[in-house]
Formats: sequence, C-alpha cells, structure tokens
Amino acid sequence: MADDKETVVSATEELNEQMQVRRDKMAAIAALGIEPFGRHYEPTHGCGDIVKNFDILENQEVRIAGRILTIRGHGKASFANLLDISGKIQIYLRQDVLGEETYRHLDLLDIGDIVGVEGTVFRTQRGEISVKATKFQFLSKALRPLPEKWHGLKDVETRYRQRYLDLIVNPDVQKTFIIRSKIIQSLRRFLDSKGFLEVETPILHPIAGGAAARPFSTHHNALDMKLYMRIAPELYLKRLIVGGFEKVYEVGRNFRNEGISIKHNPEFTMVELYQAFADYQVVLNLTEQVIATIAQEVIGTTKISYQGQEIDLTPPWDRLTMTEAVKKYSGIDFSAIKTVEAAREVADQLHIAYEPKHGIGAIMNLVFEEMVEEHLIQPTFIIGHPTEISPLAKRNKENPEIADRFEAFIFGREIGNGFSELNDPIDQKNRFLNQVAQRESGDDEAHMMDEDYVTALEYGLPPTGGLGIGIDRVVMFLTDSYSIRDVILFPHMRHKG
RNA sequence: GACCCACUAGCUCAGUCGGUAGAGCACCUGACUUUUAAUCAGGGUGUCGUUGGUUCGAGUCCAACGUGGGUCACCA
Repeated sequence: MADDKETVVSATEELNEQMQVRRDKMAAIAALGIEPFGRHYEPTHGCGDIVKNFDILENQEVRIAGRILTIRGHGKASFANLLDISGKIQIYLRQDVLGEETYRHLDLLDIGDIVGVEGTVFRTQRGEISVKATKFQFLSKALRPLPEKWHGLKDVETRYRQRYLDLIVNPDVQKTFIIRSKIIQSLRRFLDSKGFLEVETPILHPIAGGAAARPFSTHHNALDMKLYMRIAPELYLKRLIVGGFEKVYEVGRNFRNEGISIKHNPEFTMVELYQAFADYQVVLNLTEQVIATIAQEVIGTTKISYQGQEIDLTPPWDRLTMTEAVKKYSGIDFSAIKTVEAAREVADQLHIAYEPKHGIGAIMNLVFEEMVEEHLIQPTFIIGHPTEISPLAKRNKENPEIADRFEAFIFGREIGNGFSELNDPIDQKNRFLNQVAQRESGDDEAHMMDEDYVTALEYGLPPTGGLGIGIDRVVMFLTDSYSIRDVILFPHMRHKG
C-alpha cells in the first residue's frame, strides 16, 4: 500500500545526523565483511573484575566484551572505556600493535557500540588499570547515541519508559535492582530455612478475593469466561493449608485497579505466607525477624536511613493496639464509644468523612488512617483491628468486635498485614454475605462470595497464622528510594502521546 | 478525578520586556602514540510537546489537549 511506502520514507527522514552517521558506519563495517551485529564471543574476564584483581592479572592476556562508554583519540593511539556487568575498564589501542588497517576501523566505532577486546592487562603512566588491545572486534553497532556521559539521563519519563538507557548510564539504578534481587533471594532463603514450601497459585481468578480492592478483569475466550487478575493469593494459599501443607508461601505479583502514586503501582509484588497451628502473634514475630534478617544480609545493618530519617529495624518493634494508637494521637478513646452515633459525632468533630455503611470500627480505622499512620515512623505493629474491616481474620476471644490482626508500619507506610486466619466456616460465610451486601449497595471493593473457599473451610482449616508483606515497599526502604517506580523496572505508564 | 509544576538540539540545560534559536557534552572535518569530563582549530545539527488564539511579530502572553512529575482525593 501507498501508506506503507510513506511510512518507510518518513521513518527514514526522521533520522537525525547522529543516527544517519551511525547507519553509514554500520554499512561501512558490513562492507569490510564484518557483521555489524555479531553472534558469539567468549570473554575470559569481567571488566571490573580485572580492575579488582589487577595484582594477579598484570601482564596477563585477557578477552573482554562490553559497551563503549567513552573514546579518547590521540592520533595513532586511542583510549576507550568499556562497561560490562562487573564494571568498567579502560582499553588502550595503538596503531603499531593493532596494525594500520584494524586501527582505521576505530573510525567506525561509536560510543554505545558493543565490542570485544583481547589484550594485555597493564597500568598506564597515570596509574589507570587498562587492557592494551592486541585484537578488537565489533559485536553490536549502536544506531542511536547514548545519553550524555557526565550528567547522565535525568528525564524521569525517559528513565522509566526506556529503562535500559537508565541502567546503562545511571550506575545506582543497576545497584537498586541488584539489591531488589538479593532481598527476594534472602527472603526465600529465610522462609526455606524455616521449613516453608514455596508454591504458585493462580493469577487468573474466577473470583477476586483476599483483599479489599478493585480488580482488573479479563476474559478467557475458549471458556467464554470472565476472569480477574488476582488482588491477593490469600484464599488459594489457605486452601493449601486445608490440604495439609503446614507452611506455605508465595512471592508474586498482585494487581489492583487503583490510582498510581509514589507508593502504588497497579502491579506490585507481595509475599504471603501461612503457618498452620500458629496465630497472629507467631507471624508478627516472624515479620520483624524476616525484615531484620533481610536488612542484615543484604545491606549489612538493621539501622537504615530513609529519606534522611534514621530508622531502626532491629527487633523487637513497638507494639500498640489500634485503640491505644488512636487514643495517643487523637485523644479519642474508642473503647468508651458504644454506638455508631457517638462514633460519627467524634468523626464530625475531627472533620473526618465517613459513609453510612461505616460502623464504629470502620470509623475508628478512618481516624487511625487520618491521625495516626503518619506518626508511625519507627517500625510499629498496630494490633487489634476492628473485625468490621477484617473479613478474613479471626475474632479476638475476649472482644469479638476486634480481630486477632496486626499491621506493620514503617515511615508511616503499611508494609505488612497479618492475622489469625478465620477458620470458622459459619462465621466466614456470614462475613462474606455481609461483604456481598456492601457490594450490592455500591462498594465495588467489598469481597465477592467465594462458596468454594467456604466449602474448603468446612473440611477444616487448622488454626493458622497468615502474613503478607509488600516487597516493593521493603525494597524502597532498603534502597532509600523515594518512589515505588524506582524499585520497579518497568513501572506502569500511559500510552505515549 | 482536582490543583500545581515541567516539556527548547541525541543528552544536560540557558533563553531578559514579545523582536533573526543559545551553551556544554555528543556529533562532523582536521591535528595529536599513556589519555581519562583528554586537548587544540573549525562546523549548529532544532516541528521550542500539539492545536488554536491575541499580536505587525510568540520559545516567551492566553486557551484547550497530550505526556511526565508532585500534592490531594481514592487505595493495600
């Protein structure tokens, strides 16, 4: 079609000078009988490893490969810096070593190209550990220029949309994602060592349950069936406890169809774990242990600095009931409030908005969110949430209006949530019915009825403690990242306009 | 969803009161055999996010839209 032709032509016209020059060089490389986009190369050493191990490697022959970051030509000799995953090293290229013809190929070399170099490890007069190249070959031509070497890439939009550029030119970014990987490794090591079994449960759910959130919905064509992206793995993991696994965990992605902020990405990573015969106290202790262990293993300390604030992750963390916390920071004693009318009056005085569906417990939770959360800078467990807002948690034995539940807060942000699991199928069914009623009255974050889950409970769920920890937020704290987007490789973005 | 801020060369950024579009790096041409933000000489490569409006004249003022960031709202 004519349209296609025009597309090709206009695409060609869009090449700026630098892109055209690089394409010309690519063609010149091909004209020499060299593939501009190579196939295979076996480095013997990492660039950064050579620098680290110079004592052993001095005067040794090495073969390295990486991306050209800088080139400094000096006539019949040139210097370049080569980057691979292990770090950077300088390469020194001399016409009299490489030969005139090969040396001329350097004219076709650009910053950003990926090349292989063989040569001898040595130290220059200025003390820079370098490789004196005896051979040099093109591995992949870069057809676009890299961002600037000194200021790097700062444009936030480009950094997120083209994360590969961010990773190439901003070394701290790579560091953050290496730490992220180590955090998850450390988490798995910890749980494995405690006898937990790692499992995988569905991400496509016929019923989205386990949390109060709006799901993404999708459709299975062959089955002509509506499906949801999971908002939490909770109900499946507890089915596994019914099935006889006594300690399970899953590290995985949850999807929630909600707003985006520095603390929220539509897909985010959580670990959820369940331990049979345990209660919320057991998993509460586990929470502070696992976070402290990860911090110690990955960054070498449990005393961290986040956004200029010193935070001590060393157990034990503070423990405070929600009622106590609300009293401490708002002056309101909800244990003395016995009617919804009284609770509403308090909320009105504090100018906190509530809805008709909110009972005493939900209103206390609103006060908590509004007046308490921001003060919980040092790691703090808030214990004893209203049962009203905890439809999957077991009631407290002494006070059925509160649940055996906790949330862990750091820097005013919730990083974990755990409870004694509701294992009474009759109570669970009634709570679901309650949620369904709320749903029908317009709350699209209320739970859907999950009959099969209730059936599973009817076969017997042992007393169980369950815990969920937001991994992204943990990574944020341990890498001192301001935004969740800085700990997610490809954060969600709109279509480019 | 509301409000605020940003968008200028490949990258990082200037751009005065509305009067011919600028710098550094990168790039191009040349010199240079231990440099390292190499240096030296020469060269500006642009749909000023988009579309309208005001004006003799708009990168600059106004409006709408787009994208990003932030605050709030919403929310594990």
